[in-house]
Amino acid sequence: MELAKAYNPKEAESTHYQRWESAGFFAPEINQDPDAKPFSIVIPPPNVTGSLHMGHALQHTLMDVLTRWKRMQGYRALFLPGTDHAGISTQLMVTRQLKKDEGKTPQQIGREAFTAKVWEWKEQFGGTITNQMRREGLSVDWSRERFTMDPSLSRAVREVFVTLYEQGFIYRGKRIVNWCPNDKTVLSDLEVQDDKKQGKLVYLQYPVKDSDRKITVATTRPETMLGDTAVAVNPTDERYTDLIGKTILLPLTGREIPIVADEYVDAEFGTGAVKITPAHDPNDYEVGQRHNLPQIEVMNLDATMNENAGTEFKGLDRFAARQLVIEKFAELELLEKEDDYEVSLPLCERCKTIIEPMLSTQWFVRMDEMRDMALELMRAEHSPQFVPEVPHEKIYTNWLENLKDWTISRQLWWGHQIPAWYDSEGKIFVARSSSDAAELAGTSDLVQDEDVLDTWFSSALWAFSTLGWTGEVTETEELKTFYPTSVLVTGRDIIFLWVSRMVMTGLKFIGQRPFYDVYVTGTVLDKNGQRMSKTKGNGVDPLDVFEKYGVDATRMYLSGAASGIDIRWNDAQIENYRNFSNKIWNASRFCLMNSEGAKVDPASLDLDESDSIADKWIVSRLNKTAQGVNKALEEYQFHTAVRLLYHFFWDDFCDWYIELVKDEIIGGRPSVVAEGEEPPPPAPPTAEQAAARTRIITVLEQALRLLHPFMPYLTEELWQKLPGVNSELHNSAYAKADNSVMLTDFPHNAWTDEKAEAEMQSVIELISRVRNIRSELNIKPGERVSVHVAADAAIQNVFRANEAQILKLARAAELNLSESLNVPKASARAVIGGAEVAIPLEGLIDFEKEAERLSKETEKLLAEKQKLDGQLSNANFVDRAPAEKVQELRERVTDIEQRTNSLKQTLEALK
RNA sequence: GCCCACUUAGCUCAGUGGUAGAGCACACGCUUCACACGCGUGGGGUCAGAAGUUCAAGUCUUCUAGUGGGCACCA
Repeated sequence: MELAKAYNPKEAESTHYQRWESAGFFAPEINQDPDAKPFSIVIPPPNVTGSLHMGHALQHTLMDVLTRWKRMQGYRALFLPGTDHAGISTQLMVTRQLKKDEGKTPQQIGREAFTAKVWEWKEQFGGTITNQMRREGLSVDWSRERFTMDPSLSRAVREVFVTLYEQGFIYRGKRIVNWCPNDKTVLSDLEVQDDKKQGKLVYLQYPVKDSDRKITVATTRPETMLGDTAVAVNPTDERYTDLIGKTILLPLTGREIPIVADEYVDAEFGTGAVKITPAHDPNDYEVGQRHNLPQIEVMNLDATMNENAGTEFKGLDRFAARQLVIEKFAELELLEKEDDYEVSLPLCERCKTIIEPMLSTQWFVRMDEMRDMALELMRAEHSPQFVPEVPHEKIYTNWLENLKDWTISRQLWWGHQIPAWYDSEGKIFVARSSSDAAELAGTSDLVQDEDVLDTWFSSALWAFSTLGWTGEVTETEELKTFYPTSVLVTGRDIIFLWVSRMVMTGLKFIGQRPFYDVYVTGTVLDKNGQRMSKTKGNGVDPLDVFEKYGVDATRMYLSGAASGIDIRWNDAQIENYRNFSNKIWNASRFCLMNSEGAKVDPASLDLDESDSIADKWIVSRLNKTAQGVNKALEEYQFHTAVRLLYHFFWDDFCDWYIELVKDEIIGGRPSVVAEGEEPPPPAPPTAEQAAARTRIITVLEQALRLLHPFMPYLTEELWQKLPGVNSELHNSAYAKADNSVMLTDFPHNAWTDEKAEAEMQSVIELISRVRNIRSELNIKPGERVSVHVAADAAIQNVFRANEAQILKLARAAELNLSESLNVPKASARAVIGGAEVAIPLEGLIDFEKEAERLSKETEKLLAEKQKLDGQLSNANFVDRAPAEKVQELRERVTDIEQRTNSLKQTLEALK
């Protein structure tokens, strides 16, 4: 069989996925072992109308690597896909489109028509992200795909809401909330981001009633003074003690407000006097509560001023009002000064509008009980296990400890409408359905709450709502098998928004944690270390990368970079894995070109003493690699697994094993024929040759299995081409399934051979030394040298057994093995572990160069010896270090002495 | 303000108290019949700085500097 000369990822990427999916390989049901242990991952559901970014690609790759690996180990593996309705962002997107297409606002077409439009939009574009997930090669079970607004998931949402309400954890109340005047909805604290900006600190003077005195307050939001209902000072602040209890004549409003004393005020900051606006500032709200101050709302929901602000201000935007307040104070000569000041502004995470703190009636969840459950789980069982543990466990714990109530209502139309109904008197009935509510109320003359729930409310239930839990149905086979899930893979930005809330709802409603481990990925940054973002336009589109380098190379790169810290984008590195893909392809191509008489046969790797050193060596290396990969993946050390695979395949298998056995494998094939001449047919392979071909192709097959979780397409493409592959190579759980590398048994053989590895190391070292001498002394590639080696009998035997390979790879004409060297003076020399090497050079090189080379090497060795001598002459070291360590150093010194002596002799001889 | 992480070759990064590593880049050589997306060889390090613990520190502790992140405050 002849393969193309270079790997073309597109071919493989266009065929295998469909077959895997339609053959049912992704569904846990493919596993026929009734005792199989479960392994499950639920995907962090991406926005249904979103598209794939590099952060997804990273997380998805890692989840798929784990799933494919566990599946091959015989676990009943489930990787559950789905999408999130993403309330605000989806509604914004459709609103924008509606404006563009029809020039209308959602309000103009009404709630029903609008939500219908969003569903339409979802049907139209919801496939984008899932198609991209297919392209990534994700082995997710599409038959279990979920959407957060599926009927059963919506039932789960209502059930949780009603239960929490009935138990008193959900309540409705008027509080200061984060209000986005642009999106016209409330936001939770987590959806607000801080931004530092250069602004002004404005000092306003308030006259004290029945006095000449004025009290100066500083503010960054002067317009809120229209809603001031007090001025507060610190009770211990002597500057103001006599004013406490007095009254302020609030300019521009004609209102009289008290001066109150409150610990909240920091006497050191500003003027030590603070204007108090309970309706428009969270801290002032608290102060207001303590002093029974009235709450005067001076703004509308769009952040324009309302009638309470006075006729001059009514209708003005908050920033225009701010300017006008300043002007008016200046006119009244009550404007003391304006200082430049760095203000931190709360911004809406979505639209970047400045958040206005407002008094508003909303729904809240009291988190105390659920928080304590989550903290107790961490305290008692150290769960979930964060990877990396530092710093995430501490951040998670601290956040929980300081958790406040969660604002869950949103003034949107897209989402789960709050299951609360009001009668004509405004009485609230919370129920699972409108008919239940009607029954509760004794009337069907009810109006449902207009608001919907925070998107993260339904996401919080994802780990069990996707497995069939609805509240009515609380025990399903799916839940029993796959809950708790094995691991959650996600980014650090949603540890609070999502991870913690899943833990809390899971404990509360299922009585068990939702997952054992949480693997937190780093952030993918651009090549300058900047966060990738749409607005900056510095994002790298995964699809472009797939197109350019292939999906497998990208997956390999992302896995290889995943050590828990941020990943700075590096094209050169992906190119490297593209090259690696090609290397795998070509190594396979070589094996297949010489596969006549061979077939994949795991028994061919059961070796004994009689087998060659090279064979024992490569199988030992293979098994160690498999063990290392398994261990690395157990510990989520993806980059370690990648490194092991890369070096095993490229260095051990390609650079050495293929080269060592090449002649044996190829033998019998006609050598190059003159142009125009017909090549004679190849001779049929001998039994030994067929065995060698079987062995190399079996090692290759094992390597493809190890690589499969990372490089699914390439490995399947090649595996299918190997002679003799069949379902007998599958893990026994998949014995009856159609052939696929993704169902083979993941290698885990324990057999190793340290002796063979050491012997092979000697051969490699000998060849490398000879090559080094050739290269340093500019010996032409065509020159065949004689290699003389002095060594003990055991090493001689090793070299003798590999003579043909040594001659070929060192480009030598002859190999002379003896107890001691007997070579012309004009020879290049080197010392390797346990052996001396010499190459007679008469007529090949100039001696000056060789002298230089030898001096350089001697210097290197002497520098090392000096260090070692220093250590060994330290009595403390000899006394206290482990005896074997001391012995090791002594041996090393002896070795260096031998080498330097030998090199000195050679140098002398050259003179 | 509090807490955390990071700082290793020109670049991007691994590194488990015991001889400092990879890929790329660089230099030299190679149409060696799987692969130039390749093969061979080589140069390149005060492991941010300082102090400490230890027989021994890139690795553990403390401090300093720089970079990044989280939390709080922000009248």
